[in-house]
Amino acid sequence: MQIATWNVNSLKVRLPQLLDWLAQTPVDVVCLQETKLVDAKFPVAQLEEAGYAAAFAGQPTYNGVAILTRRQTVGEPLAVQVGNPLLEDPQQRLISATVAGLRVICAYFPNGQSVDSDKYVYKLDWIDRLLDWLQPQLAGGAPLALLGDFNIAPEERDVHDPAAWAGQVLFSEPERARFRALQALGLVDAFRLFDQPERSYTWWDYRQMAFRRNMGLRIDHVLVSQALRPRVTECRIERELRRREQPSDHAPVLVRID
DNA sequence: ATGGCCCGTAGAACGGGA
Repeated sequence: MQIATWNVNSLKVRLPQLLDWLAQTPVDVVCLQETKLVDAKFPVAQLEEAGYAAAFAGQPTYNGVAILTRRQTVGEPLAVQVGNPLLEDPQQRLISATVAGLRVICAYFPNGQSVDSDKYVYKLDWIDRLLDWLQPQLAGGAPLALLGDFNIAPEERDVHDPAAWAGQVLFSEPERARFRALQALGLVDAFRLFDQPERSYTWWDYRQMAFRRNMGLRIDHVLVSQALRPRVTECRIERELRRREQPSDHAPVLVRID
């Protein structure tokens, strides 16, 4: 089974690329962030035509998350839950479902804007409530995966210029401490289970020819529970999609689970 | 050069992203 996460930066704009990608890479589960679509405009029919069922939670203009499942291999998303019951949040950033016996959590962490912003305070609080919500789920030892746009680069090697990013939002110590707190719950960074190329990133600014110069950050992640860890056989970043015409600024991350 | 680009909502610029 293959599971992917991708911040599409508008599903309306990226739908043709998504369908094209799924046609050549038929992953079984896809977590999407920043769909930027109200539910009435979610492309249910086009995805069905491509063989995928969908659970989604959107709002106008901002945020929006979804979990797609390939009907033929894993059926449809079960026990769908939107949001975190421990946090009242009008922003649609979290959706969970059970797929093929695996609990899949799709998350779009707040960006935070800058470390002196109210949005940064919201970001840290949002993650703290996520930790509170995940802790008992992981204590049970169930197979679980947390995938999405974390908006955190956990280590220096995940940042193209660590000196320039030191103390900045996405790489500040309080954010990185929270990433470590997720790991302390027993979640494992699937990407680092394997040898990876140096300077591996998942996001590149649209400006400054950042992708061409590989000036990026690794902020999109797949975290797996201890129960799932032995079944993970591959994790890779799908850079090809960032190279296309009119790309999202994020590339997908994929894991293979046997 | 303390911005550069892209998206949605506008119906012109602006907020937000990261």
